[in-house]
Amino acid sequence: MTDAALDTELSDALHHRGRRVTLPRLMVHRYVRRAPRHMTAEDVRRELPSLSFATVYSTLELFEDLGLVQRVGTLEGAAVYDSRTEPHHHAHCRRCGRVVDLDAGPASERVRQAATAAGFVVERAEVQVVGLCAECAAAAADR
Amino acid sequence: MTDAALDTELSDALHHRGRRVTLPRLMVHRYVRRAPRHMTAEDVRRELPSLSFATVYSTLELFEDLGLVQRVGTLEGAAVYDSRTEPHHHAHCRRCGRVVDLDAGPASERVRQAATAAGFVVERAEVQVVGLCAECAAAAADR
DNA sequence: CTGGATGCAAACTCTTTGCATGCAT
DNA sequence: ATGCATGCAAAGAGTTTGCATCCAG
Repeated sequence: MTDAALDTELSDALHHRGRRVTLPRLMVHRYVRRAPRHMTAEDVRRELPSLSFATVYSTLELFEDLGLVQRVGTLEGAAVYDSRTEPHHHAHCRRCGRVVDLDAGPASERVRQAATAAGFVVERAEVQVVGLCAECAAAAADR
Repeated sequence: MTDAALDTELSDALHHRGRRVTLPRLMVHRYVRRAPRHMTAEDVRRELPSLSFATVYSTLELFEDLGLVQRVGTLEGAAVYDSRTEPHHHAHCRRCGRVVDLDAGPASERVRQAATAAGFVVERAEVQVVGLCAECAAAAADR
């Protein structure tokens, strides 16, 4: 997809919400939509060093509201943002914080219902696998 | 369960791993096993002010290795520890960080398998619901 | 023009670490 | 006796905030 096409998509989404179209937002959007899917605020900053962290964080938060990225909960280290928007699952390494995508059927509908019953406005329901990645498991076995 | 019985359980687990039995560990253990299930390091410290944060964190990490608590990934704010050890699910409020338990069937076995295929040593697989809690949803609607 | 967006730097929160002391084994 | 565990305080990582400036609408 061309920059222009991406820019148009973002502009439309921003206008629709009454937010302004700015160069930093367009730049972050191009990166987010094309980057390897998992990224931290620091990854964005590294790629776009002209932006301040303040702008990076506020832009990612805005994009989260627009549904362009998900902030993936983190067990360790920096928050991971995911620009893959279809439902999918994640495995988290408890030691190093690595996050890996997993594909499989949708998460239990019953859990969704239970959350709704608890008063939650559910935005997504995914399986979170927690454990040790291959590397960290090997390191742990050494001890 | 009496303090003595809890203490014995912890002592056994520690001896089995060749770790020392200390008063701070016994105190944290009593709290963790009896407290409302979700707690932060600060909750533990508030209850046991004689302990340093260093000790609280290292004890919770030890207990995580012993399988006595799970560190629940957080979308916002401080890490939440959960002393409920049977498999269950969580709803996370993306705004305020609140974590709520959800009961429902087990998470998809296929996801577990996918994680194993990706090299992970799986310790648990739960559904993570992300959204806004009733309060935060109401607050968001105001704007 | 006007208020939302940005950059900068400082502040803040949560967690970890270094080091000297203490205590379980 | 030995070295793991602790407390203290300082450092560290990640994120947020205050404020002056800038620029999109």
